[in-house]
Amino acid sequence: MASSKKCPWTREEDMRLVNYISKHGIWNWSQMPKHAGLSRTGKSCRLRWMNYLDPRVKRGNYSEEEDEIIISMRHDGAGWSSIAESLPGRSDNEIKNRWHSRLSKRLASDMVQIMKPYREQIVSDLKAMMNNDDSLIPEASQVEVACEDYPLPSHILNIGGLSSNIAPPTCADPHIRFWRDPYSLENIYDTDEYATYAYPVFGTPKLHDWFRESFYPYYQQL
DNA sequence: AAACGGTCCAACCGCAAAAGC
DNA sequence: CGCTTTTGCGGTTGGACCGTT
Repeated sequence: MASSKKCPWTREEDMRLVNYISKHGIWNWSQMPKHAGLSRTGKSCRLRWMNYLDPRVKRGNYSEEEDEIIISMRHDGAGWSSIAESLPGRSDNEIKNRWHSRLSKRLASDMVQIMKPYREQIVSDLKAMMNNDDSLIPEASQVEVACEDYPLPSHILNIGGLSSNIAPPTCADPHIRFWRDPYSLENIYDTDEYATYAYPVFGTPKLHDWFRESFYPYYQQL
């Protein structure tokens, strides 16, 4: 059991845990598996209970309303657990999965359509921002190596006077996370379906905030 | 029918905060 | 206090499943 491989819970293990908790309640996760006759860690038991076995857990499809709550709270910076508090029956893990598997993609594709009319304005705003504030330009170390996954048209790399030898980060770069964020600039595709012309400023908090503020009102109007 | 690739969910891990001693 | 243990959170990933080639 203690291998690094994933080890799905069996029906028997589930029954042992459910029976134990219904008899004795939850008193100490780390001690419980021993008393319940389970070769699992307390953490594993807790996770299994919270995400699956607890009878309050709601299974099945998400409603539009639930999705909207997730999107809205996520925008406001809420953590998974606090979103879960607003959605009775949904666990933080489940909400996180929902976000990554569906909502972030849906939001991204919505955004492509929504932002298209504002493209010229965004580019000019970006240029103005970058000319006025050097801090928006990332450290060279953040953008060392080109990323084949995100080829960019050459003109993108020249925005705001940036040198054309500034290249996208590798996929291993932690800042790549920025690309997965549906509020990020990656979703403003140009006509070639390549990623954003604003690429060189990826990951800078100030720009990120600015973009969230700029985009979200348009999304709300849908 | 088999191979392949993408998607999604369950379960893992590391880390930090909270609680207990 | 300070150390240890427990709990909770968020990021990540293994693998089942499904559609496509």
